[in-house]
Formats: sequence, structure tokens, C-alpha cells
Amino acid sequence: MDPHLLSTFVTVVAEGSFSAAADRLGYTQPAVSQQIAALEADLGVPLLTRRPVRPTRAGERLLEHAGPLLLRLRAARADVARLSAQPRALTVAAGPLALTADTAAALAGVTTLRIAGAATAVALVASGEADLALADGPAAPSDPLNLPDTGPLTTVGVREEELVVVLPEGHPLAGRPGLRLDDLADALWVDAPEVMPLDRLRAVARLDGLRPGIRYEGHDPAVAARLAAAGHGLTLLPASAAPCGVRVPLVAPRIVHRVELVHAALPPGPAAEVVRALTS
Amino acid sequence: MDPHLLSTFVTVVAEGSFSAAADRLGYTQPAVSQQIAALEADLGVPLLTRRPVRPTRAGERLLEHAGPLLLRLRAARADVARLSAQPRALTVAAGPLALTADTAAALAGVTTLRIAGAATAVALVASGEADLALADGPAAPSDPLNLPDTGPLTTVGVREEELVVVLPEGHPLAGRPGLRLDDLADALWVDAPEVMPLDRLRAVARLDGLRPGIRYEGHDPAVAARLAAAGHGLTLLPASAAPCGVRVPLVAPRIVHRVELVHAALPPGPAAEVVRALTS
DNA sequence: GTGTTCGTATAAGGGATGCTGATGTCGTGG
DNA sequence: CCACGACATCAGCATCCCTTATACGAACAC
Repeated sequence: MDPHLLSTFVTVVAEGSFSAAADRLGYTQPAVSQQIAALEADLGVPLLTRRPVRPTRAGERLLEHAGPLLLRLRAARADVARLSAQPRALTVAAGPLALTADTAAALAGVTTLRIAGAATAVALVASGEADLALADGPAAPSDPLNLPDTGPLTTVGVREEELVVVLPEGHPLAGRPGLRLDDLADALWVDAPEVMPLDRLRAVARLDGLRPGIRYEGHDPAVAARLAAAGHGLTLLPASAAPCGVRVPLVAPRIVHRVELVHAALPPGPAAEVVRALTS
Repeated sequence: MDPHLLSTFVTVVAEGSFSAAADRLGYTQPAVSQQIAALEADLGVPLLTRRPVRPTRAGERLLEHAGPLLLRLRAARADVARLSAQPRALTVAAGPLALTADTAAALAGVTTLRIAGAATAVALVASGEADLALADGPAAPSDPLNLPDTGPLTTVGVREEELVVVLPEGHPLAGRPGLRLDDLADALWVDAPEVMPLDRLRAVARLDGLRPGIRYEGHDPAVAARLAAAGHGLTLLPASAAPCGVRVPLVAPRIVHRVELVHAALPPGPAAEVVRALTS
């Protein structure tokens, strides 16, 4: 199973077409046909239906592996390259809720800041496209975030902050001193996958429900808060990131908003300085 | 970076010799030389010192990635193969402390039982060599074990059991009703990496210390207990696995011995039956 | 210092692999 | 029914990679 073939397979599925994938990869169409045929011959099962081009069940299984595999390959290459690389631009990938005032203050010397979800941020560090990641997400107090395993990276907790439920004014629960998530599982929630993904919340809180309401595809927590304040659904945010609406602390289950710093082994330099500043 | 080359690289490091690796892989020596040269040319750095053959720092980095990568490749292949595979022998990989009487009773129809550490057991399931894994290890109560991420596997908790410190009779602490691990960090411990690895204990308990004493390379918990009872060092075992010695419950930090069942998506069959029996 | 030996690197040749361009085949839409 | 779009197949050719043969270099013995 050549990674080259795997990458072609991923592209074909993404494009939904052999010819389009060939264009994108700089091959001719027969080359892509033959690569897919080689993969299917190797594994002994069809991976794609043709016309329309869609993954079979076996193809879906393979897809689940292909992404992490190709990422890990890039990570290996990046890890080796880091040893002999000259210090260059300093890129930080941060979660949308990771940048409080004092965290931002610690980012001296950073050239580029990129906002990305926890998994993407870690992937950027692993593949060498970013030097540091500030991954954020919900977690039980003092529990680590459940970050994908992409190789030998160092992870340190940076901060944990109380979470609040953001409600519109006049909501029946707005007067409560604290709220339990179980009581809100049937309510409508703002579905903001780039700010506070509902599926991660479900996993951490160990509950089903949290019906998705309006979907917000950006990564500005203030917008999510405003949507919640306007009654489009509830949302859960760290206290400092909810500028409006009625904010009621979450009391059960005990979940906090956690920020972790992820980086590879770093030579002394500006990146290491930022790590020191963030962890002190 | 061809996985083929990666695999050759791993073999060369393991054998400590190009020629020996060539023999093992069924190549000639120049083929191995050329493969390593190709890898080094691709990555732009020497990966091995020659005479003696040892990984350079870049090579060590690559090695850290190569194992998981090759495992993941096997896992992908196995995952696809599972879809069209006929039900065959049913193999279970179990941790050394996973098999209590009732757990063993649930293994109806199992053909082969293999004892392996948690990481190895999971790797066996991922690569399709085993159908089920019963991984075991220390963990905070109701926290999952920290198993390596090898792809889309299902994990369910099976059991949690109290841990006891095994002491020789007459030990100054033998009369205590309960023990704190911090107070024992400076004591000598039985180093039984296949039964209860000290490094995992350190990670879970978040402490250094636990000085390794006698090393036991087998995986029989009774032997570890006997070594402890004979005064060769302390050891920590689930209450049911310590047949001798003075057994004092561990009261802090709160750590239990946890067993988790790991398996891929299973078609109905004997394997699924065992899963049902173990999780009910 | 010199010779022997062991182990890796290099060179040349041949077979397999994999890409391109041309053409075939099948399903869809006019 | 025909034309068109899209994937499969085929032939040809360049490249890659493995094998055999040989060169090179370090370690060791004397």
C-alpha cells in the first residue's frame, strides 16, 4: 500500500471524479485509473463505485485510515527536518477560545497566528506547518484534552476556565444560579463546530441529546454568544469569551474549558521562549 | 517516503547491520544499501552511522515514527480485509492481569489466548492478528486507559478493581490499614514491565521515584507477588491477583486497576458474542 | 607498517513498474 | 438514435529497483 496511491485515492474521493483528481495531482486520467486499480488489486476488494464515483464500504474504512496515515508521514518528515532546519518564521496555531489577553501577551515574536480546531492545530504542529499549538476544548477538571496521537509531541496544560451557559434574556432558566447539562440536553443548541463542537461536548459530558439548532461556521465566540443571546439556541463558552447574553455557570457535570500547549522538541530560540512564557 | 524503505530502515537498526537486515528481509546487501541511501537522499540527512551501524539523531526521530506508521498501515489493511473475511479462529489478546475467573468464563468459543501488554494487545487487534483485546493497566477511577491511537477501534470499560501494595511480612508498613504511594516513592519496587510497568504507574500517579529493584520479565502476577513477599521490592497489584504477602490497600492517589475491551467493528458471530458476554 | 578480513559503497545490467497517449466502452442527455 | 462525457484498456517507453560483480575502507593481527 503505497502512500502515493493512498493519497490519490483520497483525492479521487474528495473530487468525486477520476479526471478531476488527475488534473489536481498533475497526472493523466489513465494514471489515476491504474493507481486505483492497483490499490483495489492489492486489497482484493473494490474501493470505489464508478459513475457516480463514491467509496464502497471498504473504501470508507480505508479513508478513515488514510488521513491519519498521510498526516503521520508528513509528521515524520517534519520531525526529521526540524533537526537541521534554520529558525524561521514562528507560526502558532490556536484554538478559537485559546487567546485570552494574557495568553496573547505571551506570544512575543510570533510571525503568524492561525485559528484552527484542536485536531487541526495539532496536525499543523505535527506536520511542521506550525511551531506551537494552543489547543482548546472541554474536559473534566485537570483531565487532558483528548488530542489525536500524531507522534512524539509535548503537551502541557496552560489554563482551565469555568464554562457558562449562554441564554437569552427572559429564558425560563436565566435566573438560576447554576445549571446542569442533563437538564439542557433536550434544548436547542447553537451548532458552532469551530468554536465548541457539540460532539466533543457530548463525549466529555457523556450524554446524548444537545439538539443542534442554528449552525455557525465561523470561529468567533462572540458571534456564538450573540446567537445564543438572540434565542437561536444555547451555547457553552468559557466565562471570559461570552460578551453578552445571560451567563449561568455550569455546575454539573464538572467540565471546564481547557487550553493545552502542544509542541515538538524545540531547539533554544524564539519558539522555546514563547513556550516558557506560556507555561510560567 | 516509501513504507518499504521505512521497514528496511527499522530492520537495519534492529539488526545493527546492513547485511543481516538484507538476509532477514530476503534482499541482497546492496539493495539494502541503496534503500537506506534513497531514504537519506529523500530526507536530506544521514540516518545511520556506518561501522558501527547506529541511528543518528535524525534516524532516532524517524524510528519513533516508523513503528506507529507501519502498524497503522497493517491496521488499514486489516480493517479493509475484515469486511470480506470469513469468520475463522477467534483470537483474544489479554493483559496479564485481565483474566479473572468471571472474565475467563465469558471467553466462550475463543481459539487462542495471547498474553500481551496493553499497547501490544491493541496493536494486535488493529493489525487483525487478534479479534479482541483485554487491555489492562492502572488508571484514575472511571478514567480510560491511555491506549495508543491505532485507528477506529471501539473501547469499553470492563472492570475496575482496587489496587493493593504487596509487602513482605514484618515490613514496617505492613500493619497500616492503607498506604499512600507518595510515602513509598523512595522504596525499592519490583520492576515487572510485563505485569505492572513502573513508568505507567509514574505517569498515572504523577510522581517520580519508584526505584526499580529486581526485574521480572515474565507476566505472571503471582511471581511478582512472591518476589514482593520475599522482600525483593514492593509491588502494586489488583487485590485478586496477589496470592501471598501482606496486602495493604492503596488509598492515595486514587488509582484503580482498569480493564478495557478493545475491538474493531465486528460482524455478528462468535467474537461479537464474547463482547456481549464481557460487557453485560 | 602491512596484510587479511569483514562489511558497506559503487557500477552495470536486466526485469518490472508506472506513466503517457490513443482508443475502447458504457451510461446519460438531447 | 446519436453525441458527449467519463472511466477502462492497451501499447510503448522511460524510470526505478533489484541482482551480480567489484571497489573501498576500517579494524585487527602480527
